[in-house]
Amino acid sequence: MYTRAEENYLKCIFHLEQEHKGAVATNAIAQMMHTKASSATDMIQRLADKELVSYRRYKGTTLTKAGIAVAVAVIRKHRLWEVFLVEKLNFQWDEVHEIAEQLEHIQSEELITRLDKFLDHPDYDPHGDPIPDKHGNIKKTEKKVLSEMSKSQHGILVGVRETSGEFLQYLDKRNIAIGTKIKVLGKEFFDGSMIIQVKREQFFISKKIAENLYIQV
Amino acid sequence: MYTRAEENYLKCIFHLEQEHKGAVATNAIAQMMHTKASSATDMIQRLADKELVSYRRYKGTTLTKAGIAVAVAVIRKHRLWEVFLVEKLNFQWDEVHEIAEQLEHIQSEELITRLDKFLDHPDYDPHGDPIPDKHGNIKKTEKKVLSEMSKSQHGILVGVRETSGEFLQYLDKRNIAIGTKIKVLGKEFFDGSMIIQVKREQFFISKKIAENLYIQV
DNA sequence: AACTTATTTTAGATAAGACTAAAAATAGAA
DNA sequence: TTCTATTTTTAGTCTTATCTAAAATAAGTT
Repeated sequence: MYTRAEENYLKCIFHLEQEHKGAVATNAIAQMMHTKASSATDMIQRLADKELVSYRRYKGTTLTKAGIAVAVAVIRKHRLWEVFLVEKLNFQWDEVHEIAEQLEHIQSEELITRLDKFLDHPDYDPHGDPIPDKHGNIKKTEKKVLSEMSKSQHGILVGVRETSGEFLQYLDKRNIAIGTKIKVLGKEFFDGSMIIQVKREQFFISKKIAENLYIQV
Repeated sequence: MYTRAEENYLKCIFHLEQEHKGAVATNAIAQMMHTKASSATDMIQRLADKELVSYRRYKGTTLTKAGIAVAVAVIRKHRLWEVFLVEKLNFQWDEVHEIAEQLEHIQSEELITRLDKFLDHPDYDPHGDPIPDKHGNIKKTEKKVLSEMSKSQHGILVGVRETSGEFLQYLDKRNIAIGTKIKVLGKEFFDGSMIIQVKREQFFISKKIAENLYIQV
């Protein structure tokens, strides 16, 4: 099996590859892993030796089939544990990420099979992210970033990009949760800020917030 | 916090100290940790620097108050997770040890508090071992090793010493579980073997088996 | 094309945790 | 008490994952 660090790097590269499409820069990996570029290079080279990534010096990194399989398996575990923490142990959705970061590395096929069954085969985690099935297939939902929607469009919140406590608590304070209906009342082209309608209330939100909310139109 | 390795050594020293009372030999630790005496010495010295054990060269090791606290916290987590695996995920009692060995190192007070509540504050794990409370207090049960009982005495099985799959499956095959009533029908002084009554059936068991069953008379 | 700047890689160090081989201390036997 | 066997410790090496500082490469500008 793979070490904790290897799994974390693979997961990180997977997420970066999803966002930007194409090879991932060493600096981007280092930044997301809260480490130095030299450390990232080191690990990338070890992963390349194990054929989990393909890598050419100075040209960036992409996951191989094998690398994707490992990353997706870790993501599956992470999201299932998040469901467990929220549904069964009554954690808030902003409290679960750190704990799931640890639980995702527990090694046991059988455990995850049983956990999945215990949770009644959930499709999405508490942040709206799809849970890969045991073969590594991920349902892709056609969702839009709120910041790309235009005036008078509406939809429901199906996911968040950021999972930091601060951001999720910001949403809680405004009664915004997965499933909440959101309508764009106005959009400022200068700074990308918006006025949105949530239930009976209207909010001003910055571009940064809007970029972290996924809407199904 | 402490590393996985440190926690495992502390737990190991705790168990050895319980069994033999008094300072624990380096070799005993190495053997239980499936490592070499030199590695054990190394770790013991690091633990001593952190004042988790008291240690005098060639004289053996004992846990300090701080060391006991860490060990007991890990044991609490291990046993709670075992209950979860058996009660909620329907694992057999012989399948849970390995997984609990991993889960016991997850760092989160809140998680354990909530898990304990979710499981309805269990007092014993699936093998009959008491679960320490959050202050580290362990209920001590007055139990006897079956091999020390004499003819015609009886009692109920409240725990097992061994937790290996082979041993637990041996018991399963004979319908012996925690709570089962057992009576000593005969005892051979030459080799310590016994004839016991379990429900309607009678079994021959070796001394080795008898030494691993805890009975409440 | 040449120069500057930013990114990436290499080289060399460190710490944790393990190992082997050799030295030191203890315990048991004669 | 002295010798031998066993246990324990030390010394030196290895691997993983990290770091800093320096070198190499790529990219952008004039």
